[in-house]
Amino acid sequence: MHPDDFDLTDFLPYLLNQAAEECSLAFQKHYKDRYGMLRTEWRVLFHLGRFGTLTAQEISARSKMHKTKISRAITKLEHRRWLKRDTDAKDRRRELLQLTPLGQKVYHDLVQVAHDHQLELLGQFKMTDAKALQDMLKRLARLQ
Amino acid sequence: MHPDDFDLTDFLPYLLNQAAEECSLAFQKHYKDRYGMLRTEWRVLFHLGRFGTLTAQEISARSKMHKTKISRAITKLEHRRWLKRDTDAKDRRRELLQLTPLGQKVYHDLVQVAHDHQLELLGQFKMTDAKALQDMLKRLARLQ
DNA sequence: GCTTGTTAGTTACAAATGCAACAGTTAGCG
DNA sequence: CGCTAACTGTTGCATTTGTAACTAACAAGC
Repeated sequence: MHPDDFDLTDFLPYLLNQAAEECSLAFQKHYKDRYGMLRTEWRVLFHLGRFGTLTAQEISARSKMHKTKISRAITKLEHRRWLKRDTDAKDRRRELLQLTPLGQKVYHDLVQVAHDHQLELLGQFKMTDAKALQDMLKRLARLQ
Repeated sequence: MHPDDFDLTDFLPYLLNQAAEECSLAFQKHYKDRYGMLRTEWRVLFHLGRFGTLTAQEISARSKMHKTKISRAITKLEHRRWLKRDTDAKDRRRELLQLTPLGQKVYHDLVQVAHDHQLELLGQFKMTDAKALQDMLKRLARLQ
């Protein structure tokens, strides 16, 4: 292949990064400005809000984020009293994490924002196209 | 909206990040292991390889990367003698950047890898779906 | 020509990240 | 039981990043 035939702006990893960056930005404003959170932190919050009690390891497996990032996010969320941890009695290495009522409040608030943001992003496409996009992204992310 | 109805794994910013991460990883191995480059560096390399002579500012506008990242990437690429810079005679603030023959060699090598990687990623979809995916991503990234 | 404001690019510092080493716990197996 | 290997989560350190301040060069208006 002749290199002039290669269009950088069609290159999927590049395109995905650009789109991800663009789409994350507007939403980032909400959790950053309103709650001073980092991306890692809202992701942990969202996992716990959506799936209930999880260990750090399980969050890592689901989100594919590195365990050190998760460990630090958990510490921060704990200091804000948005989650609490209990050592698993059956396996004292594991820590069972779950949101406090306060953490759930924040979660509910941000879910609402996320939902609205999602509608806006996907609103520019036909319903079937939007669904197809999500499916393809899931396959690319090896989530299904 | 009830928060239980919100599925994190359908949330576009999250999904895009996951897919971007997954798709970038395999390609990253090539420029990282073979050339010890960072993501920012191959992006600058790719822009110069694809579009010829550019200034840092133009690369920033095209890629939406922050100018400090670009400045540092340029310094690294320059030290490896993959690009050279010349002050624009008409505006001595601007620096005209272009790849050296050596830099072009690296670019051509990586373009080939990128192209193969792209085929593999999109091969799992029907041609028309792949095209639709790229179009939607471009719109989300506000590239068109 | 001078002042003021803007732009291109760099640098300093603080914050976030990745990697490797670590402690503590459990599991497997002789 | 006693030993080694594997696993969960944390920490230290080097690297990367983001923000803001900075220098140098140009542009516009007077």
